[in-house]
Amino acid sequence: MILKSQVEWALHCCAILAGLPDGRYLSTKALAEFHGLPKEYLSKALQSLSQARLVDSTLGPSGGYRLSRPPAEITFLDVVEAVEGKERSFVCNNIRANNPCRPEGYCDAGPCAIARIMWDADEAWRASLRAVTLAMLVQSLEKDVPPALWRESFEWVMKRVG
Amino acid sequence: MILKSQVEWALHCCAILAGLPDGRYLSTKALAEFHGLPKEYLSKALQSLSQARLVDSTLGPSGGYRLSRPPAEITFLDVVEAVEGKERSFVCNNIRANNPCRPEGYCDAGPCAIARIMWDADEAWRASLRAVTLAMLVQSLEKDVPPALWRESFEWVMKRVG
DNA sequence: TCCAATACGGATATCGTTTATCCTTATTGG
DNA sequence: CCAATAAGGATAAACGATATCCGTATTGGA
Ligand code: SF4
Ligand code: SF4
Repeated sequence: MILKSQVEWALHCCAILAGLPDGRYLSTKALAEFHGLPKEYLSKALQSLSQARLVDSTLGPSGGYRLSRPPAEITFLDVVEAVEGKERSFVCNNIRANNPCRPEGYCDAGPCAIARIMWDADEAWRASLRAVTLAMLVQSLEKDVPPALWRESFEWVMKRVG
Repeated sequence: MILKSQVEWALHCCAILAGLPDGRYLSTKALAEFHGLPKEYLSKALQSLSQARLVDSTLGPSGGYRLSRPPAEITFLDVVEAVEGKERSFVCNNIRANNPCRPEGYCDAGPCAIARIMWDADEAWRASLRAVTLAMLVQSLEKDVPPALWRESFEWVMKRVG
């Protein structure tokens, strides 16, 4: 049970987009180059963010992506679910329906204890991700990253914004 | 990011084993038949439980599996990790190492904020699973399952224990 | 007006994991 | 000694993740 690498890519891209000046766009090409990722495939992750309405996009030269809301209003869960899907990690295959002792039509009775417990854990995971916003991420990153690198990265990006 | 169906299988099997009289064994064949699962493949899941020391096994006719500890001392997390592995769901591919602005050797500086946040969520998931024991599962199931089916299933199993 | 750069989406190929089956070996109760 | 079992290796099918390619529509700038 491993998250796709697109999750990491999307989070990194959102961190960059969260640092952009208001209203500016950054292209897939710049994001791919900055992270050393295959442009065409990263594009799929960004399209997922776009379909989830987390980012706006424009076409044409100087086109690209920007966050559709303030970073404080986008959570990790929003991003993760955009690329990974909203399905729960535990899927119930209803194997109790194969119980040789069961009466006919018994298994219509809703999810059992096993499913409920697994889904509770899934919800705990989601709650944890829901509690962190992109604004908080940028704050943390700014503390981690050496000031010189932080500044140079910002300038690198600013040379390429639309 | 979907858990393997072996997780569900293993949990169901543990629920059965938790209801066995002290010291009795139940075979893969019986467990597979009860749940309508392919015997050979279910066997792999049970072997995982065995390697994780959650169950004991014996060979020969009337051989099979039993819990190696009281149900109150085996958690959902034990079972899930036995078949799914202990690796965290978010793997960091260190893409910040590709940052064109980074100084040489920068990325040795440990996990960044993104990884920490994702790993915190993973730990919240594990903590939730760690809080539920097989004893609690059996209690819940006994409430859910109609008494007649519960009794018949128990008798079905008892006809096959070693 | 035209061109180049871009987002978007469909088609396809590659790769690894999950799922599943088969077979051999060692062990053990009857 | 025999039959039933756990254990584990080898292998294949099915599926999803990864990755690339191309065609279309849109748009800013020359
Ligand atoms: S509902 Fe519960 S008992 Fe039924 S198949 Fe799903 S996990 Fe198993
Ligand atoms: S440590 Fe953080 S910044 Fe570096 S690659 Fe992993 S997730 Fe990305």
